[in-house]
Amino acid sequence: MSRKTPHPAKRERTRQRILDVAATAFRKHGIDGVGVRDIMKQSGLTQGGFYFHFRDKEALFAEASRNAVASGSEWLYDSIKSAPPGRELQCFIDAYLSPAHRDHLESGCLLSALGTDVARSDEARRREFSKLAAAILDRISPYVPGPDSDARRRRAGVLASMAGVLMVSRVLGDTERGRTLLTEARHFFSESFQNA
Amino acid sequence: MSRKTPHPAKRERTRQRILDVAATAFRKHGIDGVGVRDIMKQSGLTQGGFYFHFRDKEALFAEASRNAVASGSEWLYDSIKSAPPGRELQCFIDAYLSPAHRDHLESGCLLSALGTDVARSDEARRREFSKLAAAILDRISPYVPGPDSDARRRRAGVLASMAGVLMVSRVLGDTERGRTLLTEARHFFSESFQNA
Amino acid sequence: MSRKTPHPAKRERTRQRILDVAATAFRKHGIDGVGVRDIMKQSGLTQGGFYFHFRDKEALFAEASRNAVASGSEWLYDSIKSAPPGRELQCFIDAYLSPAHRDHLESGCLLSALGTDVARSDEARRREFSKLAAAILDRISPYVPGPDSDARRRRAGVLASMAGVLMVSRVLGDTERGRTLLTEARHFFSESFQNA
Amino acid sequence: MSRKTPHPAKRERTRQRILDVAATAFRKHGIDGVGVRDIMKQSGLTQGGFYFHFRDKEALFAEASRNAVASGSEWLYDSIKSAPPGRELQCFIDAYLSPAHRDHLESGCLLSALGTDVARSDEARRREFSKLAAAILDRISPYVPGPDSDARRRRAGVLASMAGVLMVSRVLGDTERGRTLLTEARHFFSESFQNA
DNA sequence: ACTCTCGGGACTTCCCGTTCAT
DNA sequence: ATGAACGGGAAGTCCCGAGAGT
Repeated sequence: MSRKTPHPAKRERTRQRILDVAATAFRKHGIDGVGVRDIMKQSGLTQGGFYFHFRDKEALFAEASRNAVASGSEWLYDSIKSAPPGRELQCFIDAYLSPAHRDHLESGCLLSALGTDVARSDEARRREFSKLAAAILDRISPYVPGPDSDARRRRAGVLASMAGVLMVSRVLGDTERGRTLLTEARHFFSESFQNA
Repeated sequence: MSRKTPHPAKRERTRQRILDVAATAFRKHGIDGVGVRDIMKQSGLTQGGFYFHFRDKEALFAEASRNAVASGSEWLYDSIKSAPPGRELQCFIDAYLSPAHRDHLESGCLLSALGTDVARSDEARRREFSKLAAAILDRISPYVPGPDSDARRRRAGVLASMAGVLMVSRVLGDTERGRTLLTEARHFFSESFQNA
Repeated sequence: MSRKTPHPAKRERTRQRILDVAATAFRKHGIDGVGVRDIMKQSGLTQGGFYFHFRDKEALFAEASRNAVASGSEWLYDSIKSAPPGRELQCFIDAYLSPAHRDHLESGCLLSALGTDVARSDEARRREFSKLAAAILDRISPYVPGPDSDARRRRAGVLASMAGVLMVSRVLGDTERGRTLLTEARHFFSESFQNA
Repeated sequence: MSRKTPHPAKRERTRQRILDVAATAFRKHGIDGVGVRDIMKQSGLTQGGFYFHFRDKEALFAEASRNAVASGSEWLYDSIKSAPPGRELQCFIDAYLSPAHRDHLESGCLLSALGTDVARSDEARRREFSKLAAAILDRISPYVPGPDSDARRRRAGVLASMAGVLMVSRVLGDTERGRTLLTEARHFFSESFQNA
């Protein structure tokens, strides 16, 4: 019985490795842009073992996305923790709309990396992903100023907007217009909240 | 030299048909989500004749996108023309962030339909697409209020933001949260410009 | 049931299915008259999986032909088995030159269905096909009367002749002249062997 | 050089040239094995002018076949003319089943070159071709011995048989078995008529 | 009579997701 | 956990028949 699975912990570690690789790869190349083979190879395994860990590619995507929101992209949320009290949101905005985030979509916000892909997916995937969007919001929600009722309404729009800006800035790349877009947007969103 | 175009009309008509079908299909299923075969079949042709009209799939995408910006999505820009003077931008915003636009990505804004796909594409495709983004901006640019220098800086951010909101609203679908996102965003952006 | 080797059996079954469909299709429409696509579709598969089973179309033709000679066209050779002793050859002749064989080239003798196609093919294909012709001869050889040395010489000529008659009778179709050709030929060949 | 005089004779000559090339090419490569382009190029013309002379490829095939029977393959029928009286049929048989005929299907009997191709064609083509078979028979008919009623019945079978033998001998090529087939068949058919 | 246009269709290569036997 | 098996499907190249314009 226990011969077959000598170390459940090891399996868990392997699983986690796959998840991390997948989260990165999906963001970098899109859901259909990576194959199970690539992900497994990058995880130091071969494709045959994949189905031992996950039911299918869709399940991997769901888990990897969940994982990326829960424990990944820490650098992004660290900007909140290391911010001076009262300026958490501004710091988050600055981090979100930073050139670093633009240039590293593979470790960044899922919305800005996979938004349109998910948008045209079937309902099941969209519903899964919706939960993640909510989870992301929960992380920044406490810092949105103003009455709670207002905050709740606005926070979603801000995140979506910033995801859009980031997405476009990636299209434009590190050009004059791309840089301008980013800096202007930083000011725009910061001001929006200063007023509120 | 005089150009010999024996059948300009027929070829052009066929080409246009393919282009229209492609623009729709790309937005609906993503660039890698449609095959040349499907597009041709929907155009009433077979895949064999494709390479007579376009060098390859990439060329088709480039042209179809160009075409979609230049002459497609008219319903979106009509919102500007039919708006009362001085309220063009508000009307555009309302149209852009309408449930109709959310539900019909196949005839809507390219940015909101293919943004993240293009964002991770190679530089060539991104540069092509950048030009289109600029072209889209040119269409709404005249209506952004405030000093020209400001307008120029802001218009890009607004469009990108709205694309992000629309993208997310498509993920959320026609749910309570999805609808709220859209209505809140409409107010948010309208107010932004009223103030300016 | 092949419980022991479920997997190899599956491949073999698929392969056999393709082979059967191909043998039929090649005879019916000619080697260049059928596409890999059609054959696969008729086999309940798609064209993509073809190259897993066969190197290319030429290989399929070679195998399908071999298969058709070895195990196909049983109805033709059954005429020998069910014949009264001593009259095997006559029965075979009657079956070969029957209206049924004329009307069903897709399950009949390869020589009469693809002879001229192969005749103008490159040497490789002709040599392959020659072996099949020899295999066909081996099946009727024991029943050709007279001294062995004579039999060996004649059997080939008879088969070739009958293939020619059948081929022409297919051109003529079920017309008066076509029917006469067949009946006359039956008598002609039967008598030839009665004398010998 | 000839001025652009619409000389009907020239057109006729061109037409004849195409016809001859086509008859050769069809026999050599099969009906679907040659393209209009090849035929025209070999005729010293380009593909565009083809439809000035013939309605379509099918019409060309019909005419070229007709032409080949009427005026082509003269070397075959010359064997009759140059034969000693009373031995016309034997000489024809020897010519028909000669290695030369085996090696030059492009100028030989249509039946032996295109038989199976036509056999699977649609009824229209088969009916056209049937007339040609009759025309061929008319050329050797006078020399078939015995009462007319018998002759009429037998001549068709002999020609068809010989076509089959020749076809198979082309598959076998210039090998031992191929040569034997031919010589044996020559004797077989000669004897058949000696008896009659 | 020629060149070019136009669309059809075949073959092959490549890659993907999944399953199976070991 | 591996690696092969298996089938699906896309992209692209090549060639064909037919027709239009000059």
